[in-house]
Amino acid sequence: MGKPQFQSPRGTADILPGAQAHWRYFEAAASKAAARFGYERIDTPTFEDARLYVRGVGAFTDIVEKETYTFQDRGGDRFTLRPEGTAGVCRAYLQHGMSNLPQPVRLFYFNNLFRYERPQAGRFREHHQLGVEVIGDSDAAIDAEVIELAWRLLEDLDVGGLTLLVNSIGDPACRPAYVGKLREYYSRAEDEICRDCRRRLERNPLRLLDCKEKQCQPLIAGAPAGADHLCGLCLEHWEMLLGFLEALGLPFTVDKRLVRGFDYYTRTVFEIVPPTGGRMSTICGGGRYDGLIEELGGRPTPGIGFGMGVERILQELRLPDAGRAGRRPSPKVVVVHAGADVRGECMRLAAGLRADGVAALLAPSGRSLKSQLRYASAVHATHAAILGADEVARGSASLRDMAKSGQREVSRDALAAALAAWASA
RNA sequence: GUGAGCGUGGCCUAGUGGUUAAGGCGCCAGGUUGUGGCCCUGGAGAUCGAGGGUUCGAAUCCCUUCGCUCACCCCA
Repeated sequence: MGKPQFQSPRGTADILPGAQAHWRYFEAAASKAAARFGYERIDTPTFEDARLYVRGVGAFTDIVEKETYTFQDRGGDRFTLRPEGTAGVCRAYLQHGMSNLPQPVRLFYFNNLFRYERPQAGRFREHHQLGVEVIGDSDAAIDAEVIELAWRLLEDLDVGGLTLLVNSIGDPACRPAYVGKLREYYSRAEDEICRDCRRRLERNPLRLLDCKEKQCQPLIAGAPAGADHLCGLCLEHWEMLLGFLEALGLPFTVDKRLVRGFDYYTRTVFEIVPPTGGRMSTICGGGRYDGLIEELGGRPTPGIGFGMGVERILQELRLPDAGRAGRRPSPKVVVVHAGADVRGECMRLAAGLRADGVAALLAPSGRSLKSQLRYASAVHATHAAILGADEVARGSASLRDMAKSGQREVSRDALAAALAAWASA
């Protein structure tokens, strides 16, 4: 055989039945936390007009520039598989006139995201995020709320040892001046920095602070910090946020070199990182994007949100024991046929059980009784319902309790009731 | 895009130049008459990722290629 002819595309993964419980556990916890904060779920399309992601000159990031899956459909239109969730939600906000709803609008979603990157630990070409967005309120209290939501969810999930990093990167009023200072600072030392940083100096100066090269570290340490060069309004916002975070008792750390990959972010940026791995394995990243809605053609509207990487969370999670004792599982019946001629009756029996809300499946046909029972225990059935000519004649079934190895003949009308009694015993 | 490591049946692994590639898990069957989980026996399943080369002879050495993994980069 060798390698199978087809494999899942590079950087993608199947979520197999055995992992589903973990995913659903996260989704349930996230949905509950979001609901507790008054957020409503939204789902947007997997692909969007390519132009949604390649806005405004100078606003190009690496991701939209070269990490995007873009294609032309048969009608000649260009679409992009969403590389992030915010733009689609903002598009929906505008398209459906959500500015006429009570503001702010609080939304959350589970998305699969696509980026053409080289796969690596914790990095995939298709990955999943919990996304949260609040649109229509610029108050720092909302920033605090969004950060709190992320943090409380992580608490609920009992992910230990996390660090919450926050920073402010200013807004169009103060950032240019700050970036100018940063450029000036760096240009004096241009020959001391790495090649990437020389490029960043030109195209994306804020990212200079994010460089991991050893040679750049001394320079970063002495670099002017954005949070120290905020304009009056940004400074006020920033100080209010810090006050709110303290009031909430969130253990935040100000990280003045924290920046964002997307350019529409303003003011608040934050990130939650696990104990090991540092920023490269960020579990949750977000920030304010007061310029985005306007960039998409709407009236100036503030927004803030975060993305939480499901794969990365799951890796950090100590998952609750699936086999915790105590609670009795709901009944699961395997219908076993003794003789090929009763298979039709077996089907009717299974159908009847399902109609009564009981999980029922047929044992593989054409196997010996022994083999069918072996199957029943292999799939963790709680019961086997055995049907042979005798039972059919009497309108009954032999109901076997797999755990107890005992069985008794039960009239077919009484089966569901017997199983219900077993479940509540 | 750059660099490194690895590729043996569904999964894990043995085998580092020499007869029909070995074992464990899993799967299927049987262990007498309509009965599971343990145990026993048997069976199916691999041209050793692919292609080429060296050699009398290669899963084992060399080259190429594909794939996977890790790191850089970037991010969730």
